[in-house]
Amino acid sequence: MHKVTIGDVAKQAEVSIGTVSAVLNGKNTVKSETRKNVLNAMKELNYRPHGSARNLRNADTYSDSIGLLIRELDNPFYTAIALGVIEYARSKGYLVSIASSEGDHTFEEKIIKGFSGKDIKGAIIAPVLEGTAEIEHLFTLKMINFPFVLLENVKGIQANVVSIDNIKAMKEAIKYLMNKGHSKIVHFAGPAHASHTYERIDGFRRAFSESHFAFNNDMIIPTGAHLVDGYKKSLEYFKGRSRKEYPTAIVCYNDLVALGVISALNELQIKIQDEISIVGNDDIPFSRYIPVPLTTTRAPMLELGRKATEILIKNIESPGILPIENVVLNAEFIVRQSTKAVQPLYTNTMKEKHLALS
Amino acid sequence: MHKVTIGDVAKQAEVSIGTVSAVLNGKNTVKSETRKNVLNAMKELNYRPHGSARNLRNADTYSDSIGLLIRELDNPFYTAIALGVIEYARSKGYLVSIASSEGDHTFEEKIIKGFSGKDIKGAIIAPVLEGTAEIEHLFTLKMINFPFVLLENVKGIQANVVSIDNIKAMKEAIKYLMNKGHSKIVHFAGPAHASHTYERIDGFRRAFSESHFAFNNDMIIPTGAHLVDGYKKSLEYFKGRSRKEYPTAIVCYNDLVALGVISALNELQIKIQDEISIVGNDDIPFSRYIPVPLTTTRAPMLELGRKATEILIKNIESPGILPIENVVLNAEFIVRQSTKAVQPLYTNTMKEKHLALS
DNA sequence: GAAATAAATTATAACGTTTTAAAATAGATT
DNA sequence: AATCTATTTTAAAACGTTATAATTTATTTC
Repeated sequence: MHKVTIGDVAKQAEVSIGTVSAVLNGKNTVKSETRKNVLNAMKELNYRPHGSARNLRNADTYSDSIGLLIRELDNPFYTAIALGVIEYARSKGYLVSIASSEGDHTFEEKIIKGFSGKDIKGAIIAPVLEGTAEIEHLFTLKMINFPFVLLENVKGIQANVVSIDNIKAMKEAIKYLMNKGHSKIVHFAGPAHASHTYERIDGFRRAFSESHFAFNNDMIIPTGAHLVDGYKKSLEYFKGRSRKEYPTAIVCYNDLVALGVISALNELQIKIQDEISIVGNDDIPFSRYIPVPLTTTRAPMLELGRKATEILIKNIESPGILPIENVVLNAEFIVRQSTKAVQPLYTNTMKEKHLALS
Repeated sequence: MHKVTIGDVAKQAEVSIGTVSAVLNGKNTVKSETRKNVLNAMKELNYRPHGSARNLRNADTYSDSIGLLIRELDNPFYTAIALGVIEYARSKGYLVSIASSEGDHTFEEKIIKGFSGKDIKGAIIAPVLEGTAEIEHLFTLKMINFPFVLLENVKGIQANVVSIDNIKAMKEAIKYLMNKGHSKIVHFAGPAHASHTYERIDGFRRAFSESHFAFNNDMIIPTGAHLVDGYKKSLEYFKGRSRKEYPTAIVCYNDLVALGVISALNELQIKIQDEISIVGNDDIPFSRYIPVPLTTTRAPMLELGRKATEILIKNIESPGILPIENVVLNAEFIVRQSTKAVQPLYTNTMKEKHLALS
């Protein structure tokens, strides 16, 4: 059962290949009767033109496309980046083709290989980190001079990277909490396959090592990247603890997890803000619209998408190979209502004094 | 400045085209010294293989892909559908290439045209409705027997459609509210470019015409599809009204809008449930995790994505043209805490009696 | 150091399409 | 009915690649 080609249609309709092609391309040089015959033949044979063959012949018929490979489709962090990519790409006349690896390394590899076969001019990639990162497919891209930009650093490969300074952002968040009197802080950490996870843990540690509080491994609680992860982990975490053992603040991997934690705390009747402060990361759109708006770290996601696209398109359109760029964007700490200073039990009077003075 | 081809590389490296191709494909038949020369030549010329040409030559090297065209990337409704598509496609060995029209008809057209040039085997499309729908591009797809499945009905075209019975779902929601004593119900309606908008309005109307309450155009309040839309429209809506004029229930276009409404009501200190009942549509993951979990209509989004993909792949793999399918999935009404029966002022005693009887 | 074998390279056909210039057909004009 | 013009159709080249079979070059074996 071989693929039906334009030649088969021509034979069936008893015309030449050229005529079929003319019909296919809506040329007005073909007699309406022949057109009808050709159209019929196409239907009968269920003929589907070979996209690559067309594309090979007339290169500049379609808009150019770039690829965007993200890790999770149902994470507003990535869709916001995608929006930035689409916006900028569009302004330069490019379409965007999005794929999601859903955290699966093998799948990621297939997708990246696929880019080459699809007339995609370059790609923006949020890579999945797999143990001792097998990054062979990225090397393949380099060999064929396929332009790409990574959304996080990958050890062992020299490439364009646009990323967020997660360490700094996390440090700032923790220090803010410490200044508000928090010391019993825990971190509901992200998934193993993302570099953000390690960077945020790192920031957490560093904030402690630069303070007079001691860091301790129990403060890091592996959780995940999704709402349910935060929700489930919270139920589990608080089940085994008495109120005295509660942390005064939970800093979450991202806003999604924070939202899940908040939901669980509501259920457990633990008061956000008064009993426990919650901090997120990313500042997804939801976070400011919940009843106790979330204190979080705003990752400039649109900007990240735009910048990555800018670099990518510059590389696509350059005749020569450009020097590698490494752009680090800063997050902004946004204080909303989910955090509050710790009330030291013994200082009701002190506090009043303090207020009187200020 | 012509495109550099494998021939240019061959010339530069002083070898034959075949050798360059061998290097490109990682064949082990080439001496390591020649390989090095070829690699150098590729770098110097910034040679990038022509994807379509490769693809034309060896058709089955890469995984097949299907396209998914959605309307809004930052809407969990669509990303949930996408997840269903990805899951099913993957199980059949297909990759998914997602694009978003962001509600722009011209953009949509470009994307669809792009599918043909990208060796994409078929597509699932949530079309943008534009006035008197110019659906020429869909006809073009039909001409070339390009398999596709629509996610909503489009007037004037015969095609595979997998959709949700929005009218029925909406009717059920309104009737539920009426049974709970609500009659002052308003609908915060969706954007002009989506058929869901009209279907849901229709369901709203029908529920009224089948009841003893009178429908009235003021009940339909054009709002949008996003969180901010619901938020802003609520502020505006309630600003001009006294408490007596408040509706007893707001039924929203989707959960996103409902979440925005809830946020605004919180701000305005209007009590969800006690003062005003809120109903969403879609049941996105967030909706059950908010402090007053949302009563909504659960659209089977994963199922929708899976089913559409199943039909699509069947069509892609069929040698002949298959009969058109039209699948309508039912939504499920989910009662959570954002709705409550209206307490008739004059019936405190009646109610007690009633309770006593039951 | 010639013959036999192994390794590396090359020339060429093919993939399915569009475009061009040339050929065939139809229609008009005398 | 022959010529001229306008309309349709066609044959063949090209797009950039890979695979195959044939050729050249290098290495081994006696």
